Amino acid sequence: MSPSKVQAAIKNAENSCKARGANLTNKRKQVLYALLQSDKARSAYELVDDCKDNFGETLPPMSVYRILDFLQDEHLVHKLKLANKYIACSHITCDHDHGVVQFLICNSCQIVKEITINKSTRNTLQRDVENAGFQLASPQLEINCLCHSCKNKAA
Amino acid sequence: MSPSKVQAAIKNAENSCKARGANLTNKRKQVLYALLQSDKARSAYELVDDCKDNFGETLPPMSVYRILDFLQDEHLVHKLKLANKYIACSHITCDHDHGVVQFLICNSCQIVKEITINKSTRNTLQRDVENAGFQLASPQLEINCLCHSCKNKAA
DNA sequence: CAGTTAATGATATGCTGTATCACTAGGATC
DNA sequence: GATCCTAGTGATACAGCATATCATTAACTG
Repeated sequence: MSPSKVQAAIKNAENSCKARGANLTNKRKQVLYALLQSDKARSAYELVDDCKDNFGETLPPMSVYRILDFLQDEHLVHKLKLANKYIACSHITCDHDHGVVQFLICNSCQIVKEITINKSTRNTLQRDVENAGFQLASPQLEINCLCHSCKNKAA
Repeated sequence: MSPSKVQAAIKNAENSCKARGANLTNKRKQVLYALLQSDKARSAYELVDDCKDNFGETLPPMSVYRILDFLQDEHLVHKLKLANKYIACSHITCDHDHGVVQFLICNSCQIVKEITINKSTRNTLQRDVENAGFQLASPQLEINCLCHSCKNKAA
């Protein structure tokens, strides 16, 4: 993502936190920055390194986890449970509707791709889940996949 | 599952291993037994305890992981990546087709429910994934949910 | 300035999983 | 029967992700 877009996203995030009575502190901004600036999902410990590299800030891992919790509460960051990694929510850089975004996560190299799926497919699935007495934890599914290049390597 | 069904499933598993030139040893049977006999997904370390409780067998965790790898290779066991737990494959206790089974996993209490979803929903999803250059890692999706009782507790 | 809350630091520890090397048992071959 | 090989298992160490707990610092409020 371009630097100016990152800055704009952080500015937006700051405003939305303020509107909710939350405080996007410097260190929280640094973590968010690292996530926005990365094109891949990052682990908490990778974010520790990122903050060190980008800002000379040596955050203890515990703090990064707390910050990630905060950012998730503020709907700025999403945790990919299949990969144990974190990504900046796509909506914070862009206001228009992209449809129903789902995550494809490669089992082998853990690259993450976001795709949009048919709304009715998504709704049908949701209905099936609700009929079973469950509810979806997140509007986004994490789908366990093999990416194109890993598929070829395996063959 | 009833004890007789568990025994039958183990017998079937033994035969299918033999047919593939693999060896379902005693310890492998014990781990499989623990999984079949459990109504919930089990972690590797829980299986260590199960084997201790059921057979007085103190398996080192390393061995359980190896045994789980073996059982997965033999398609007897499935790993739920969202929960980091393992379950016996449902097909080994029952031959008839249950349709397209998907796993709903509660984020909070990690109970697992298997549901069948509409085949066309499933096919549409698969096509979307493949259009993105990925392929599904497993015919079963793991879907991150909140179960009914945890949903109520949260409220 | 005192008191309170929010934010962060420091330390220890737990759980899941892998890497590595050693040992054992059982079967094949001679 | 001695030797060799392999499959299975044991033992130990460690890596990565995450949480629990208590201490400390910063910021806000009266």
